[in-house]
Amino acid sequence: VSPARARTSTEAIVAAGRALLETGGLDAVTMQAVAAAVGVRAPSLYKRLAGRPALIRAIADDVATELGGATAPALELEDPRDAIRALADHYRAFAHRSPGAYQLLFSKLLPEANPSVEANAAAARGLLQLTERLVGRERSLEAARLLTAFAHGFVSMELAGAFRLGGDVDEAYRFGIDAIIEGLSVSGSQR
Amino acid sequence: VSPARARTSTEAIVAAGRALLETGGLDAVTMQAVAAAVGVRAPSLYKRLAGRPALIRAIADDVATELGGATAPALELEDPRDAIRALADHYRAFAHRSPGAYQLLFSKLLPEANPSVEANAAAARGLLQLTERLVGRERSLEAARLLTAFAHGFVSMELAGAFRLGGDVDEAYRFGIDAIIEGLSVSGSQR
DNA sequence: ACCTGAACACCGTTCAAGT
DNA sequence: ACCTGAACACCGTTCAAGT
Repeated sequence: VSPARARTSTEAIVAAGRALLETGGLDAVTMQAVAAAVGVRAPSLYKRLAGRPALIRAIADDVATELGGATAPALELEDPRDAIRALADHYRAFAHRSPGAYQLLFSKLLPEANPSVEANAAAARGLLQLTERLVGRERSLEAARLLTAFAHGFVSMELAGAFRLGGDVDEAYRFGIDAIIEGLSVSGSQR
Repeated sequence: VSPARARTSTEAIVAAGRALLETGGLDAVTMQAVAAAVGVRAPSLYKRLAGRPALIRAIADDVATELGGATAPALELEDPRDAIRALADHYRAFAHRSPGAYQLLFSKLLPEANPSVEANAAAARGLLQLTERLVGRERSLEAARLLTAFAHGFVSMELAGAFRLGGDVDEAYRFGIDAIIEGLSVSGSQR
């Protein structure tokens, strides 16, 4: 007999899921829609993924890896202030490029330890080295949390359409990053 | 004949929805579960709400109003720095008290103009008055966006379990707010 | 005037049957 | 070894029929 040959792949499934996520939101990434997008029937997806939660998780991991890659180059800059500014810009640019993917990253996923913790830890390590040069080791973790909280909060509110009072949003972001760097420099020089 | 008398109310429905949201997340607030919680069958809910999206929206408005009430008192403090610190603390405390409700506020809801824009605008106005006293009118909007982005970002990452590197999270929040106030004061004195 | 069961179109998931 | 249709339990929503 001739056993059925694979007609799709995990990569194709994840890519199709991400495409649906961007066009129609998380609700649109149904097993049936993803299956149709890769030219197969829904039950066949279960050969490669445990179910819809596993698919969402796989998409999130894919996104996390890409975000890490998009921000990593900024860590190489000499001046920590420049590096932080570049990091913030690339971070926000990624969110604009893939808003659905970005929002997925911070949706309350299963609280299990996800593989993307690895990528996150790597990115966090890079940022921590930057903040350490800015405020010293003792305050570097708090400083990194301040920066990430601002960047994530700003981008997330922006994507949710929360900035409805006019004004230049690009400038507000830049202003925020600069004010934080300023505030951190003062904290750093205080000790 | 005896026409059927109302066996529930919109308020009860919204309250039941919020309770389900906190216990089981947004997925748990199904029309059937909410109906069961108020002692009725799912189709009866359509007498008071247009459908599930309208129910979610009603819950979100309820949450927004409550959040506004919880933070408003802080705006009365004399010193703008104290007021900002108190505002930030009450904001975060609300998110800890009602994590499901808080996360709903920033879920991508329908982008329609929602009634909570009113409440938001009121809260924004109060914060803008504070930041104006700190950095002047020209930069007050940017400063307000910096503060809200940080507070939301911090709380949202916290609720998502994103702070996995140890350290004192309460202290990191306080550190962030203080550093921002510091940075804003420098910006303010520069002009 | 409100409530209900029945029905419809969808969903995720399982599984026996095909190749 | 992978794919499929059929089936199951669940959704949200509609609507005619009850009181």
